[in-house]
Amino acid sequence: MDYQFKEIEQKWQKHWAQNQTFKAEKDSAKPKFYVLDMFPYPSGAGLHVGHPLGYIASDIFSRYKRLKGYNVLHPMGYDSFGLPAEQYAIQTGQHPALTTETNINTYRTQLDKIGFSFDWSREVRTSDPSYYKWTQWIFMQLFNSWYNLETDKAEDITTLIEKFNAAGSADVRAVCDEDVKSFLPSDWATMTDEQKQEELLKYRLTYLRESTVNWCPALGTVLANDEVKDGYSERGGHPVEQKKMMQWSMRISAYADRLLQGLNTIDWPEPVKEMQRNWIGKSVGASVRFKIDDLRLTNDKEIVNRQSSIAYHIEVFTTRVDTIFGVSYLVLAPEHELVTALTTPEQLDAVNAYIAQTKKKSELDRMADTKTVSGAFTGSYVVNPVSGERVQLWIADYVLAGYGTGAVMGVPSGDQRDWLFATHFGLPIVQILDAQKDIATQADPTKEGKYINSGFINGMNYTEATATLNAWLEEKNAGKAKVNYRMRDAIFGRQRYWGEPIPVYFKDGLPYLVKEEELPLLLPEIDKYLPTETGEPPLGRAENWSYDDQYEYELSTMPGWAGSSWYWYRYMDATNDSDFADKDAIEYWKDVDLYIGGAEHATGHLLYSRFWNKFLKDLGYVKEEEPFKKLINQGMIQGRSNFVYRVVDEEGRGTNTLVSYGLRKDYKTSALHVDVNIVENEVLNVEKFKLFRPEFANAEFILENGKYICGVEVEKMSKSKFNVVNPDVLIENYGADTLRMYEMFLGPLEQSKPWNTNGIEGVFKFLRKFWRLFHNDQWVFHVNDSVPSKAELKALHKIIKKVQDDVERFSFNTSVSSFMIAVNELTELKCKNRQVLEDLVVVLSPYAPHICEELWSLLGHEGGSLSYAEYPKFNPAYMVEDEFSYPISVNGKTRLNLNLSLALQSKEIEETVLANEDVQKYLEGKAPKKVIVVPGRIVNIVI
RNA sequence: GCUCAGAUGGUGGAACUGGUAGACACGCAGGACUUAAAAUCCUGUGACCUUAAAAGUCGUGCGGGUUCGAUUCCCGCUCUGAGUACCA
Repeated sequence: MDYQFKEIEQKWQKHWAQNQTFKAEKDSAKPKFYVLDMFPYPSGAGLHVGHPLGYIASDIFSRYKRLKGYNVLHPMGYDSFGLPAEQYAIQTGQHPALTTETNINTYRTQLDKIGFSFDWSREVRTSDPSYYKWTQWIFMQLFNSWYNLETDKAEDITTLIEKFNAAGSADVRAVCDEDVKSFLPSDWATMTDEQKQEELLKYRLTYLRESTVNWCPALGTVLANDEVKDGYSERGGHPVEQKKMMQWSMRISAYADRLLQGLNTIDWPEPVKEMQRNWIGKSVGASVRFKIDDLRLTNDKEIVNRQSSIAYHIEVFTTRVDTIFGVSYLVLAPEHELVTALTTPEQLDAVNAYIAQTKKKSELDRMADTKTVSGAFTGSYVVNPVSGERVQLWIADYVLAGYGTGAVMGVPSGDQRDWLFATHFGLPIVQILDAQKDIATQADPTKEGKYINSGFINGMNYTEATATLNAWLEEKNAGKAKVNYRMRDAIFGRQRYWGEPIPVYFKDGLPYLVKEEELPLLLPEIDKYLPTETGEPPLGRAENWSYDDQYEYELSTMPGWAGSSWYWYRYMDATNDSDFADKDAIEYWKDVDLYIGGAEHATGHLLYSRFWNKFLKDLGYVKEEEPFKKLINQGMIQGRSNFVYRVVDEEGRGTNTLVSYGLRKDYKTSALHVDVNIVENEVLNVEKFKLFRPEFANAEFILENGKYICGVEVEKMSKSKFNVVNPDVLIENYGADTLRMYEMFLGPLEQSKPWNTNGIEGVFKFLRKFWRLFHNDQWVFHVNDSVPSKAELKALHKIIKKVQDDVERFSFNTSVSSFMIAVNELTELKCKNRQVLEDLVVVLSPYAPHICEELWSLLGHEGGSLSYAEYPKFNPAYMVEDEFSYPISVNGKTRLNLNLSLALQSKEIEETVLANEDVQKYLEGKAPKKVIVVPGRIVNIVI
């Protein structure tokens, strides 16, 4: 029988499903291995060929590890809360749960056809109440926790209350809001419950606070920083503006340093680690307080009221405290709260005009326009704490209200931006290091040399000066060494319907958790999915949406990343009803050994997951500090569009003539997208094209060499560009095994590349050759029990070693090539040997599981599945050759090859080579200066 | 601007610690089998020069360097892609 891939694949997919072949159990006898894919959002469009790339790689790895004797956990599920289903619901009124269900079924059908070895008994869906019950539960744990800097971990809020009872706020060192109160134990005791709750909220790891958020009016919701790209929403590309709102936030900043340090312990691609480092944005420096001079000019009452304990000062953050003697001005962000109070009457008009101008500029313009120097003098002065010098206080939009303290010191000699500002506004430029050069023309940020014009640090170097200043400032209560992070707390609420309800209700304006036994707090049914007329989130439409029939529930839902920040633990024990996962299961599976997914999640999902993991570890629920030991980013598969060229007339109207790619220069043409599925090797199938675009049914085709050649361009894969390649179609034509191997053959897993179906025939041909290897001329299955020849064993063991090495370093494309070589060699040798072919089947099975299972069963292994076989051992004995053909180079140029015994030592090789007649000819009678012999590699003679 | 990744035939790509560059596949050209098609098989295929054949020269983005020997290591540059951006 010829290679009947359809029957074979259906047969074995059914077999695996019925026998639950890939169901993983806790099994302490075997070492565990956890292979995880980033689970998909089930979109309506279904899978295209780019989606399964990572899944195929992880599946090959999983099957390989099973053969190697590991107990492999390889699950799959769906990140099924999300915006598209809700948008669809708004348009059509269809409940997102229905859309999601339909899409999941499509995904499942498509995934099943590829023959993955997923353990579907552990499937999770983030929108399923039995799942989001535990997402809500984790939210509650976060609400009930605070971050204790003494122990450097999260603790239950009760330990904080104990501290308040015992000693008040005095010796509490916590990551908390800036406006926490100082109080004595006696004060705490006399507070009302409401006052206590209000105060505790400032410490909780998830908290409610008024903050500036990214508001997207088109989507009617707030977005996290990582969901905004260049001032537009990542999903949909709608403009985003800044807005103050009461919002749920997660105190991820508490974990900033641990998230940074943890990166050094995990095997992740360097670019992803780098992105996370930049996102966290740690800068080590100092905060310094500049006293406001001459308060008569200001409305000092206002200052006192707003900044009770630090009035009369402006605090700046700097990474170069050593340059402080070079400060010639101070700048506030235009939004800084002290600006109004510190503006003198004379400067009021200028400052107001500047603020108005800043407001008019959109966030985008402000980011794009980095060249123009602008600012306004407030009329006030501040005093440099180290020199006592009086310097001007300005406002400028290059200072961001959201970073540091919203105020910076200007050191023109050391910072180019400050230099430009000072030059533009005629402020002094003071040299502070003797090594600074050319400061009349530009700033010199060097840290070399000794300080000059710098008071008590004159003559010191950078390290000494920094230490001295930090100590001095601290002693004088004018500042201190400080570490600043760019990363902000993560906004946690979304004004959407299709997400996890936040398990909170409000009493007297303060949030309280529902009881744990009341989880899950089910998403209520509503009639429409739009915000209410009064601008409340969709949940405002729900009837009786209140706790105890009197306290209103929170109306926003959780963001998309909530459900995906812990899902790998749910797979460990997916159906548990009393815990998010059983303690023993977590103890056994521990963490993810290999995680495969796209790099686009670098600062979103992958950071939030690490955060929640560390939090769960602090509370003792999980074992490992980091969730994903090794990460591989599969490359993006781009679309590859084909074009036909329509001749246009003088007025630019399209004619009924299409010209082939190579001849289009002779005409005036316009390019039209053409469905890539009717183009093969850039040759258009004209008949199919006429069906695809009936308006060209009678068109004239100008051909070259009898063919219509299409143009090519790389674009995003999308329906409108007719460049979507559906895996189902390829499976229909070539089978899943061919698709799997071709996706791997296309190139290195981690490299982005356009999809191109052109080479798939080669892989299909290979599988047919492989199939034929087991058959005679009449297509009858035929193997024999002869003694394998040395050549056969060599071909086999070469591929055993190669595939093993390749899989371990995730180089799947090179092993596909090696399989082709091995099969060609064995075909040439007319190998029908059972022993050799059996091992070959096992080695190939992770890549092409269906055909291998079929052959395995034809080889007489009834009932069992290949998955429980052992990976064949590589035996170097078969690889050893008696002779090696040494390339002989003279002065680096290869001249000839000589067969020499591998047993020879370097010295003997040298003697034999030099004695050779042909070699002598190339030496032209000269004596060799030097002979380099690398045994088993090369001989190079230098003359 | 900064950070990271990359650049190899007509195409996708290979070359693992510096050791015969272009494996493997696609495409193309020619041939065998066939009434024909499909399928299969064989031969050739980096460029240049030359030939009956052989041999030779150049060649891994560009310019240098280290080395007996560099796609691989070092320095400088160009281009492409990704991320990030007045971050003090």
